[in-house]
Amino acid sequence: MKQLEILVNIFTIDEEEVKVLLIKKQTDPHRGYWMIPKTNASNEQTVDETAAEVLEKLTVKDTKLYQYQTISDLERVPGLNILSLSYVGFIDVVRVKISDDESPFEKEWFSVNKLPKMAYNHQHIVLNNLEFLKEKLKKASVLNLFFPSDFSLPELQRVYERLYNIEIDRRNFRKKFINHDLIEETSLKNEDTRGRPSKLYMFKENYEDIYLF
Amino acid sequence: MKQLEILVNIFTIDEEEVKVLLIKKQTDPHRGYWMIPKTNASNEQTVDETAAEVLEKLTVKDTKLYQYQTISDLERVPGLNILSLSYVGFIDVVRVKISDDESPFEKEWFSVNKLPKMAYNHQHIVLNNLEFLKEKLKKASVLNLFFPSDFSLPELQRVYERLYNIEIDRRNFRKKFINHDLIEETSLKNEDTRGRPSKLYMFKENYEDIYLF
DNA sequence: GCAAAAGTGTTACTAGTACACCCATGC
DNA sequence: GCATGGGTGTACTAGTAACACTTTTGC
Repeated sequence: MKQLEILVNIFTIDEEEVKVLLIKKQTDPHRGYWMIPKTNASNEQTVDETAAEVLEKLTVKDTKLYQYQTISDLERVPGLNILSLSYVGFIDVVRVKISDDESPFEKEWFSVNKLPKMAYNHQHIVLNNLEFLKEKLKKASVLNLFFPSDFSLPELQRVYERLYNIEIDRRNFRKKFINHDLIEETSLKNEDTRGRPSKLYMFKENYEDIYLF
Repeated sequence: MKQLEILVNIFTIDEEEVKVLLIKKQTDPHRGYWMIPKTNASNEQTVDETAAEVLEKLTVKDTKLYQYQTISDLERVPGLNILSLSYVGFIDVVRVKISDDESPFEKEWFSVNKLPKMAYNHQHIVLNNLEFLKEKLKKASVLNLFFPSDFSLPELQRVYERLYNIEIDRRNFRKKFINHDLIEETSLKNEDTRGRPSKLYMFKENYEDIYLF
């Protein structure tokens, strides 16, 4: 019977870079190396519940985080065949900043372009999951899950610009959302930044799903 | 520790309908009900290998079949938490017809609109996997995996028309493939049908991937 | 020669791209 | 009042959608 481990692989955009949340491994083998937060699946819970538990321990709060799944077959030790199930999430940097740091792990956000020495084949899994996320985020309905409300359009634009490493015209970016009738204004504004405050939006209840990119 | 089972869920288009390959359960519980071909994951193989083995036993030969994965957490028996990993495939009806029937299972293709009484929650999984497949098949690169070469455009058109239940203009359908430089003619023709034989095509080596629908 | 299915081109419309100036806020 | 970032409209281009007739084969 295979051993199944649940990985919770969270990405964000910060300081113009795509970053991933990792924790430092405290036990041998690979002590001191970094890894994707994980736990073994138990028979007492569904895998969704197990993933939620890992997420909770990370104390990345107020997330509105959605999970997706990818699976990879490790053959880390011959004869002991471990299967890992990744939950892939994305969290807005604004919400990252306010998350407290009471977690029992030594955790840190790393740029995906400058990953530290990682345990097992976790580096490979991180890059794989990032591609998976990039693909998913092309759909408006998936973006909706990660950003249900109170987001600004410049904020979303930065997400896409860094994720796909492209430059987008601000006016055309807005038009995509407004012409397709995806979003509506809230009465709120984002006052936290320099310059003119950005309007905050929310996704409409019903819209025809499109590929944004 | 969770028990993991590998499901091989193959779809086709036949007689203007989307069909799924099922086998009849020979043992209790649910004896006589239909189910998705499956086996338990073993520690000796990767899950890919296990899925390939199930596929082989189905004797759906010469497939050019590609696999994708979805996962679902069953709670079939309280305390015994079974996880199932689906490999989702699509096979062209032309190739279905020529597959021999030496398999040890009682197997049959069912229209997804008229599914038989199914074991466990397999009906739910089938419909779920179908949605997954429909989403995947919107990408040219995925279609490419299922139809690498020697396909006709009317054949592909029928796949999309039945899968998404839409009508497509033949000229516009062709243009999409030809304008985007996705395919090239082979010297072959499909002579098996009534009417004018259709030209057979193959995907090019390199093309820019697009969403076809 | 006729029934069945495949191949082909042009026009109208719709969606996407390129582009520059003004506006609201903090200091 | 100036630096910073956000909001807005128009002209052009490219892609998509609508549409009918001719060609090849089997019987």
